[in-house]
Amino acid sequence: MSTDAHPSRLPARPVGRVTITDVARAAGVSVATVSKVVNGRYGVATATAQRVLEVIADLGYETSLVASSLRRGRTDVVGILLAGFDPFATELLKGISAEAVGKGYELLAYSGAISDDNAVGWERRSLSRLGGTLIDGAIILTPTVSLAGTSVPVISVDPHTGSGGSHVVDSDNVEGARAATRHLIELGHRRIAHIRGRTDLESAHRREQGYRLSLAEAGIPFDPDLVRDGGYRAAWTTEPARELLTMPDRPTAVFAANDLSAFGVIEVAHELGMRVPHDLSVVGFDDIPEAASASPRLTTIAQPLQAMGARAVTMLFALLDGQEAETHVRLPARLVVRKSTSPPPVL
Amino acid sequence: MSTDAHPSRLPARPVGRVTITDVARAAGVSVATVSKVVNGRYGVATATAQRVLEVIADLGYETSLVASSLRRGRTDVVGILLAGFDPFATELLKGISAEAVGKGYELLAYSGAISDDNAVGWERRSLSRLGGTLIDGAIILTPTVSLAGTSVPVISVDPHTGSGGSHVVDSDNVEGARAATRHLIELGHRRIAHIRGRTDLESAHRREQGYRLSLAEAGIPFDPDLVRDGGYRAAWTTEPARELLTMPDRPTAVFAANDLSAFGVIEVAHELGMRVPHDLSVVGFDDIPEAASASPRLTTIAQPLQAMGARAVTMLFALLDGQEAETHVRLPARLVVRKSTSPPPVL
DNA sequence: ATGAAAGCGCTAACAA
DNA sequence: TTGTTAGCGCTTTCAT
Repeated sequence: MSTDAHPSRLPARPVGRVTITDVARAAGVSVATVSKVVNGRYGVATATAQRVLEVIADLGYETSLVASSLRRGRTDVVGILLAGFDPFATELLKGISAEAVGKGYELLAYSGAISDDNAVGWERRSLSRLGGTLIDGAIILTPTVSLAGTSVPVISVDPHTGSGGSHVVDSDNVEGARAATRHLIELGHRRIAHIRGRTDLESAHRREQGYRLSLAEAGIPFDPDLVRDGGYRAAWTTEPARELLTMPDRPTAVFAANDLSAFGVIEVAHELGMRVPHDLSVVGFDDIPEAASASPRLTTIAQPLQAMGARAVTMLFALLDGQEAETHVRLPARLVVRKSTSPPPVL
Repeated sequence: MSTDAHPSRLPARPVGRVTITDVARAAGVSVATVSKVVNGRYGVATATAQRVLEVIADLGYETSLVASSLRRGRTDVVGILLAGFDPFATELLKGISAEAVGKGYELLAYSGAISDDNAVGWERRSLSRLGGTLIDGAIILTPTVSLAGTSVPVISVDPHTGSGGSHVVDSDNVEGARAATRHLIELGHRRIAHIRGRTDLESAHRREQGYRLSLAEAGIPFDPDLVRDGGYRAAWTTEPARELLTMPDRPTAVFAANDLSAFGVIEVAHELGMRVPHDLSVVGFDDIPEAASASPRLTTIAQPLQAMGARAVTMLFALLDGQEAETHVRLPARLVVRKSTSPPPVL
């Protein structure tokens, strides 16, 4: 009801959400008036505003993001669309979050239900479901399809399609892969295998390209038999790694397209009784936090994930602000030498 | 795209979100029919459904989460409410995400705009803004206020208030802190300082309690001068750490209430020309991924963050499913000895 | 200064 | 089998 006997205590609020109607009723005004007070519009008597504010505090009312976003254009919320909260995504999130703090936007990281039938195109779906209503703009992590003609500004981080019409942040995959392979070559390896990433991703191609480039530079002939698909996942790497490590004249080193598949390779190597790096050198890519604590600690290529996230928000905010933003930002990737690489065994 | 001067994009552009009305018009049916098709309701002629489906595919229509959630009760989306995407939160997210996959729910991690005036009570605000409309239930990370009487099921992870009426997942902070302090004592330290966590958080009290307990067990008198507030943040730790390390008869070891403040302590120690662990031993708490790669690698208490996240979702799904769920799940924390602790220097 | 009413995109009764 | 209608909670004209 409108009067509570114990104003200092939490009042008996209506069951469920407190709506603007509840507030209006309790304050004895119309919902329009409450809305004006909440949004600081002019045309409300000070006394009325005062009373409404009290009721709001009393009832613990907060305007519903959903309802207001449906009515308003803006929400001051930016979405980060991702396929799941994996180490790659969470590192990016850290950078995004740190950069976004205090800029007046709220962050909403959204992971649609991933199942087999929406495994591809999740980003379009998520964007359609949220864009234009819930979020003012979006940062999409590793989109696999083109994002042309979206209803809100979009920044793609490490996208499959080159630029795909949207603004892009990525790191220099070719150079990174080249550095990784060169490191192995400089250690003395000649038979260097490569576990590919998801072949539908641009980054996977670029990493393979860097691998080949480095081989060519060292005059090592490319052997297609030493290249397998690992899909950027530890589990999918198991089989190809086993094939690679049990073949005659097996490779002495593996450049895996990302850290997760590098872990997969190391696991298989251990299963087969090999020691890393003594019997097999392994280089990853990404430098997720787990890479530093793995056993052995993983030599890998560090993508500046947090910096990439930070750049992405900066660009998005600029866009939302009606300003220009760079179309493509490419940050350098660098080799981090740890304990999973060493000179090849003397066979 | 030439008129950026006008921020108002009110006019209905032909290019923008595709709504159910667009689909209905294009298919020559009513919006109700489209809705039925989209939601697989009975009572639509096969031919009509076919045509509508085609138009939907053509236009790339997806139902708006916002609009449908406003109308429907359920959204099949669970919210993870957090103050920011810090290492603690992202580890939990990994566990949550891994456990939630394939369960038919979508995940929405929400970080409200953090500013000074809403620094406290953000969780209530976020919950009010999203609950009852956008999300079916919520997992709240480190809530600092009581969450009684919410409109949706809530699981609190590592909350300030004991149980606060809601379901809780946390780790054994007392035992963890006790193990940390005991480790230092066993190494031979006697003057062991403690950097407190945020004193408004339950976990901070429990960690101090474990510290005192361990001291008492070893017969070491408690010295209030050796306890300072660090607020769980590296920056806030700088001053108290400096005081501690420059005092006469300085401590030879510090048990910091979390890894972030342990880093703060180490930084100050380095500034003062001390080597860790040679001149000063430091133990943290949490075992965020950064702890393993820090220099020196940090001895700390590992909270099973991912497992905690996984348990939280499991409990929430049970609740949403109308089942019972444990009221309080407490997971064990364990000591991880790395390189930031050693016997005290011989003074 | 205030409130009535329209409508954002959608779903669910109910009619036709 | 279809369309009409009435809201979900909110903001925003436009009257009063």
